Amino acid sequence: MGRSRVTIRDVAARAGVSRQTISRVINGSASVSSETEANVKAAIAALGYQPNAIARIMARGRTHTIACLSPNLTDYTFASVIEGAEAAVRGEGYFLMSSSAPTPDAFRELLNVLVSSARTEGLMVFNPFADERHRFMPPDVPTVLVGARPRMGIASSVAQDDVEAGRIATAHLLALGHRHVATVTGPLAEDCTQDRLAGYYQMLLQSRIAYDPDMVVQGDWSAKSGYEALLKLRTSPVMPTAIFAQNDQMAVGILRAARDSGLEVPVQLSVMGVDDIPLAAHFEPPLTTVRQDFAAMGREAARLMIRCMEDPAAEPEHVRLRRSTYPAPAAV
Amino acid sequence: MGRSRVTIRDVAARAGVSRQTISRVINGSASVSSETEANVKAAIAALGYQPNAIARIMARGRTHTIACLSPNLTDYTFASVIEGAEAAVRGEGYFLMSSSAPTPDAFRELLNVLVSSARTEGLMVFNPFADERHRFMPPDVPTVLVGARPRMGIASSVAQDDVEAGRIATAHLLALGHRHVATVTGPLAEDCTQDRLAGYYQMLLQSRIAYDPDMVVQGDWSAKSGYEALLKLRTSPVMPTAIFAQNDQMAVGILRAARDSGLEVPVQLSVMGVDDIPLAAHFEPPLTTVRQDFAAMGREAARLMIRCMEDPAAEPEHVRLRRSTYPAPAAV
DNA sequence: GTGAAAGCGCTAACAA
DNA sequence: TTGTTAGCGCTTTCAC
Repeated sequence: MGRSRVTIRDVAARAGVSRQTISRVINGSASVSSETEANVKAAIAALGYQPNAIARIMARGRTHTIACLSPNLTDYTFASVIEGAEAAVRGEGYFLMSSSAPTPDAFRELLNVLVSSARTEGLMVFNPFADERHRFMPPDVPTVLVGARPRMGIASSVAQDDVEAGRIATAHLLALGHRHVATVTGPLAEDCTQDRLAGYYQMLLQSRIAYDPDMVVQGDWSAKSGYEALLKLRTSPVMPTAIFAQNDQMAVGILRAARDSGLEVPVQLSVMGVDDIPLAAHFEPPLTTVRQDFAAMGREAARLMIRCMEDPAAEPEHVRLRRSTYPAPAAV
Repeated sequence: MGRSRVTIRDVAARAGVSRQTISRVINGSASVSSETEANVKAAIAALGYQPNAIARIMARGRTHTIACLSPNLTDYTFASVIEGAEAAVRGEGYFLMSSSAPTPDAFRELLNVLVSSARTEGLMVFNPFADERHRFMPPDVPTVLVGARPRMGIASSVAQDDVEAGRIATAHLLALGHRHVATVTGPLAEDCTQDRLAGYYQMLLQSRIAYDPDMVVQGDWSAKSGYEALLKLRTSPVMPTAIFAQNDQMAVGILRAARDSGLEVPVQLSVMGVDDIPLAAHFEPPLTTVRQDFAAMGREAARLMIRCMEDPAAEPEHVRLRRSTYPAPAAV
């Protein structure tokens, strides 16, 4: 394919018209006679001409490419959002370049390579407040924050309704009759954690259950941290009879710790997760969880992104997805 | 950032030299006097100049971008390979555009949009033989097949040593004393399935165990298919005492089906998986599995890709990763 | 409805 | 060591 590709010149020569006319045809401009158009299309087909995307970018000054920076690409929740966003932007003629930026430094480096070099014209940032990376966000590039509350003036944002997720999870446990409901949180710096925690508090308040600081243990989303959280909870003056784990991985760790300590779930302890990760139904006992629609979140991020790229003057928009569903549909 | 960016012209004007000299400095050409170089660098810093990547691509005729087409982006095994490849190509100054192509049609469409438009100069194809997509692969583009045996003359390929994985898994079960060892496979069209199956046969042969067609059940990698496979095995004349599931998801489905049918694992049935997915250790009972190093696979794919992009005359190279390890390192 | 000219921002090839 | 001249392949004025 390399250098010997068919160009617009070749097509023009073959069709006996100017390059402009070819350009008009491939761009669907109205002002081409149907005769010429047919001619040109024949020439295009005969030569197997494909417009060169880079040249078009160059001439138009728009790359139609979006940088998508996530702490990693393997976490199921991130990957699902990326997959949803990728398909959605592609449907609108855009492209997503997704990269893993595990640290703020990596993030900054990527910004340089992808954004400052004008290789991408938009930026999707996952979990901007999980660490210090938000400090490096360029002020003058269309940006969508994913999984964050609207904190930066200029960027749009999309997040699940995590308050609602927290409420649903807590309400479910309270409805089972539990009065001592603990929660294992994500890192407290993250908006997501704060919101799920808010939902938890709201439901406790509504049930007139006094707040007990021993019932809130900070984790880091990992199964290991869930495991350790249960061990810690076991040492508290009042052992909870139910735990709202703020994500499924920690819930799984809690289930395992419960098994290891001879606690029977759900007889002695109820556990509730959030996310509905794959195989959630296959744990023992099956994970009860609040489903989040990550693909929808990706699609929404795509929409916001395209909106602010196509209309830079548009006000930032902030979306909360109100779609947490419980119970998560059963899987075998 | 839009149209008002600083260009090489501005820097040239400010430094009082030609654009060419600026180009030489930013490309690290030797033939620039250290005095001019310092001057230019000062001008670059003063103006905050960043070379425009698209213009460089245009002038050099190389996009340095690789299209990575996978059936999806969420499957842990794919995502891990992508993550490894993405970081590796980036380290070499390349970029990965990863897209999900669930069907051959989607695959073909993506080829058009990404490859024929000269937007990308290399192609990584995951599981090319899982369906008919390999028929659409362009013959004249540097290509690396991921998770496939070398079947296309022109492309390089990288795969795990799946024969070895099959041997390890089967050997483990045989070493436990089992004589009736079944296997639940992936789709038979996939090389990976065939290879793991070959490893299985080899070990049976070595143990002088007669081949029993009832002991081979085809699945589709999903937990559901594992579940159903066990139900099917239960109806066979001889019930196996051990099952080699060709991936962890199916193994999890088997574990669940065993629980549901009152079979005690591992007392009445041993189960072995492959992949070492996250949380493998958290199933009940914990999953015994053969670890695969997917990140390494991604890095290797990156190396092969870059090699054949930088030297189109190079012979295709075919890599088998010999790193299946058992037991998989324990996780909490 | 069509074509000519100019240029996107950079680099390659040649001169000086 | 440096500058000049031509592009890369396309789109975008603006004529005609």
